[in-house]
Amino acid sequence: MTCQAFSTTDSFTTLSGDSAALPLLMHHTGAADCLPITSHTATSLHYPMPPCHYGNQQTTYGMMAGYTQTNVGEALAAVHGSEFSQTTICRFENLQLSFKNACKLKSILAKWLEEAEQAGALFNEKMGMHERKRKRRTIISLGAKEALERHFVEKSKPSSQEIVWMAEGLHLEKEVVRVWFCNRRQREKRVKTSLHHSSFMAKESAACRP
Amino acid sequence: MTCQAFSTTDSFTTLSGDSAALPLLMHHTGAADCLPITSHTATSLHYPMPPCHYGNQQTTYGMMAGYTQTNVGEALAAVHGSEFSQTTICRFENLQLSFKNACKLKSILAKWLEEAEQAGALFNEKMGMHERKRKRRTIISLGAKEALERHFVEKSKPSSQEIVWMAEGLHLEKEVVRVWFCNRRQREKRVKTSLHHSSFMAKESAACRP
DNA sequence: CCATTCATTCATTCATTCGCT
DNA sequence: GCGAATGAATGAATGAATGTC
Repeated sequence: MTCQAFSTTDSFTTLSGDSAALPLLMHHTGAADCLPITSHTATSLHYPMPPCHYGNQQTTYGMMAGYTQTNVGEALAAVHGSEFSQTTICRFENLQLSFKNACKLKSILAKWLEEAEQAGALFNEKMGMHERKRKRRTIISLGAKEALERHFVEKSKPSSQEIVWMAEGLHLEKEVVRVWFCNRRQREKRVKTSLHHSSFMAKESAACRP
Repeated sequence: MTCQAFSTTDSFTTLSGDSAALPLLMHHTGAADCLPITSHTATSLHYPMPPCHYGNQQTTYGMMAGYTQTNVGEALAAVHGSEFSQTTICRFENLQLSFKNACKLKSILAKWLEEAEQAGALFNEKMGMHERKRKRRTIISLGAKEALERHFVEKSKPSSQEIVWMAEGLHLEKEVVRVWFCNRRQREKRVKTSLHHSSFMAKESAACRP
C-alpha cells in the first residue's frame, strides 16, 4: 500500500480536547495530514481545500460553491479514472473513513482542486454491462436488529454455526446475518479509529506519503 | 525490458486523467517481461492486455469491461482446466507473485484473451466432495504478531524447538507459529523480488512500508 | 440532498497441498 | 520439514438502496 498505516498503537487515546482548534492548512504535498477535524453538524461540508476551507451548508468557498456530494463524486472521475459515489463523499466529509482511506481520497480531492478548471465530466464510459443481479436489499426489522445488537456486544465474531442459529431464530438468511456482523464490525472499528477520535494525527500522518 | 516504465511521479496520482496513456504493450511472446508496473490503488485493475488496458474498478476497456477478479479467475478455467481464486487474480494485479509465477499466470491470461470470444462458463463441475474440514482460522492477536515480528527480524528460520517455545509463550499452537513463519518468509521474499520494487519505486516504498 | 444500512468487490492473513531433497 | 503455489476466510473500500427532513 502506498500509505503506511500509522502505528496503530493508540490513536485515539491521545488528546482529544483541542482537536477542533486545528487549522486546516492543506499541503497538497502531504497526504491527509490535515484533514478537517471539527465537529460535524448535519450541514457542514469539510472539503479540505486551499487556502483553507471550512464552509457550512452549501456555502463553500471558491469553486466548490454549489457542489453537491454527488457532483463532487462524479467530478472526481476526471482525476481518478472513475467516479465515486455520493456515499463515499459523504463519509469523507463526516470523517467516517479509515485514516488510510481518507488519505487516499484527500489526495485525489486535492488533485482535482488543483486541476480545478475543468469540471467537465470528460469520462462517461457507459459500459452498460453487468446485469449482475444484485440481491434485493433485505430489510431487517427493528426487533431483529436489537437482537443482533445484543448478540454483538456479547460476541462480535460469531462462528459460522452461531450465525446459522441466529439466522434461524430471526428468520433471516444466514448470509444476511453474516454480512450484518461484518458491517457491524467495520462500524465498530471505524468509530474507534476514525479521524473523529484521533485528535490530530498530524504527527503520525507525517509519514504517510501517497 | 520490453516494457517501458512510465513517469514515476507519485503513487496514486499516476492513474488519473491521462492514465490511459500508459501503454501496457503485451507481447504474448515473452513471458511476463512487461507486466504492468504501476501504483496500485484500491480500485485499479491492471490486466496487461492489448491494446492497452487500464480501467478502474468495474470500468475497464474492451472485453475486460466489467470483469471482476472473481470472474476472471473463473473464466480462466476455459484455458487452464481449473479455475483460479479471486485471491490469485488479485495478487497478479498487484504484482504480488513471484516472477516465475507471474509469467505463468500471464501466459494463461494471454491465452484466454486470445480465445476471447467464448466467455461462457463451460465448466461447471460441481464436485461436492471434500468435506475436509478446514481448521478454523486462528486469529493472532496484535500483540502476538508484534512479538512474532520481532522474533522474525532476529531469526527468520527458527528451529523446531524455538518454535515450540514461542508458541508456548504466546499461547498459540506450534503449528500456527510454524506456518506463520513460513508465510512470513514468503512475504519477505516476495517483497524483495517482487516487480513492485523494480528500481524506481524503491524510494517511495521505502518510506511507506513499515 | 445528505445520512445510514445492507451488499459487493478488492486486499491481506492464516491454511493447505505438493514436490523435494 | 521447507518453499512455492494457491485458496478460504476475513478485513477494508466502496456502492445501491433506503431513510429522513
